[in-house]
Amino acid sequence: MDGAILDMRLDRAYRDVFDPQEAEFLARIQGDVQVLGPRQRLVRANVPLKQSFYLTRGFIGRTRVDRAGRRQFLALQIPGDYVDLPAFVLHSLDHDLYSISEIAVRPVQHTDLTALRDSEPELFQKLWRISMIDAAIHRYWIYRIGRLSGRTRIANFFCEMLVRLHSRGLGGLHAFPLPLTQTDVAEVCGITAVHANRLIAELRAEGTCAFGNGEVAVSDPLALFRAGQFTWDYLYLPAEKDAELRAALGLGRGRC
Amino acid sequence: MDGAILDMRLDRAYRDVFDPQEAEFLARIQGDVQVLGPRQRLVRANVPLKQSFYLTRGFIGRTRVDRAGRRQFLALQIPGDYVDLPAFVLHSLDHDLYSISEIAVRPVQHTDLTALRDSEPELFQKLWRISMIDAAIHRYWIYRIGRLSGRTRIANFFCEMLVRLHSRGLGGLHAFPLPLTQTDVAEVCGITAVHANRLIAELRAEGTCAFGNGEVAVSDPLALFRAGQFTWDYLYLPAEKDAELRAALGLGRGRC
DNA sequence: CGCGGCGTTGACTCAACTCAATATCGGTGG
DNA sequence: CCACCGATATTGAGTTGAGTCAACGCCGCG
Repeated sequence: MDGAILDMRLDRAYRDVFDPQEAEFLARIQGDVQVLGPRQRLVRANVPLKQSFYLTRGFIGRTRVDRAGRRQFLALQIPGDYVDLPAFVLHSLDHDLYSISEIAVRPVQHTDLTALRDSEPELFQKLWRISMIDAAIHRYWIYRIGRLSGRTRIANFFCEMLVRLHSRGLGGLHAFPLPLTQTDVAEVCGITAVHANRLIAELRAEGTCAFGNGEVAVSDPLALFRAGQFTWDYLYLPAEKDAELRAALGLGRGRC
Repeated sequence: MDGAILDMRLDRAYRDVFDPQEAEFLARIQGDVQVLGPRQRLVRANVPLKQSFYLTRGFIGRTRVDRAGRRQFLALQIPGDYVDLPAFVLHSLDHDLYSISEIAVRPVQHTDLTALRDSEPELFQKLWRISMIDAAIHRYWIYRIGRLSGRTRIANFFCEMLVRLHSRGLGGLHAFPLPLTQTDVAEVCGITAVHANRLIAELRAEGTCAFGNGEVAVSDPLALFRAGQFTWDYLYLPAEKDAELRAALGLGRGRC
């Protein structure tokens, strides 16, 4: 059953990026689905890798730990992400990958990617592009943590998840899944868990959004975007997705 | 004269990444050197781009500005960096590029990169790799800003610059060029300029490092690394460069 | 000479951290 | 069925790192 759902997702997620033939090509080099429980290490730093993954279900986090053992999330991957394309060109990673919820992944052998490089250069370049969008998200996280206040950071992060999930058809504008703990959110936003708890309570009290039970509820998405000072230019959504989102939010041509 | 120096740098910087033939290939598609004064915008966000740049001299910063006009540096590019490979696959950028010091760049037409994709797939993949090392640096910046204290952040940032410049032969272990103002450092580290000033003064007072006049002086590099809780695993130095650095620092096989 | 950019310092405020206790809840074993 | 546990969420009180506002010094440059 899993397989069927997941392939649908593949199609939907990238319909605008890959043409059907390319999607077929990619699906063919993906191995069988592997399921992993929550909070498991998927990839360990500094270990040579021979495969990358396509994430079909669940969330994966990239993390780095400081000397005192405090953890920072470096990125969050959602279903439909090609996790770990970096590993293909870098050979090993400098950080760990952990499942957050239960996940399902499909491995992609690096040798197959190399073959694809030579036979389908254009498709190969599209994979590069995907990895560069991840890099753009990294840069935005730097901005978020470096310049926004705690409250704004959290709201902003929720906005990113809303848009990314929505653009894959994995969440609505008024509610979307986010299987993280408050501690995880804190480690994404670079604040302490206690402080995150208070800020999340604030956001809930003022009706901006409610986070709990692995889900975010948003009564007024636009208000959330305002609270988070959010714009999604850095996500490089395909034009149609962008227009669709703007329309759904009741936005015109102007900036958010 | 510029030309001669710059080509030498090209050779030195990537001797271990590109073989002579590849370096020749890359040099051939680079256009003539263009010089730009300090504090100029090189690339503006959201404008379609037809070329990327190879940076031969000076520093370039990627920046994003918040609603209140406060700026955050997202990345810093040093001589020998291929700036803006992201632009090749993303077509336009979500942030601005500014020269910091006076810079010299050599443009690379995207059409030439596309041609290279089809004729030299292996070399093409190496360019991808370079862009993924930049992404690894992004991730480390997230960690730095998210988890380290102000003081540690600044020391850590100096460490990164030391290692990156040293590995290109552009700086020593006890002194290296860093043509930034204190305000720039603050905007890299996600703190205010006033606070950065105090922390830099602290680091100077305790003899960890002295920053001024576009240069960082370091009496004891290892002490600086300790103060910054720095490791350079994320820079993916070629094995020889890594060994060379460890030897110069008097480190054995173990971790920093 | 005066201006502007940069660095420095002081005094005050506040956001965020720390430490600690308590609450909630699903699961588990007796 | 209930006691207990671990993980997560919540709250309080006190501390501190970092921000804010403002003034001043330095210096290169027109």
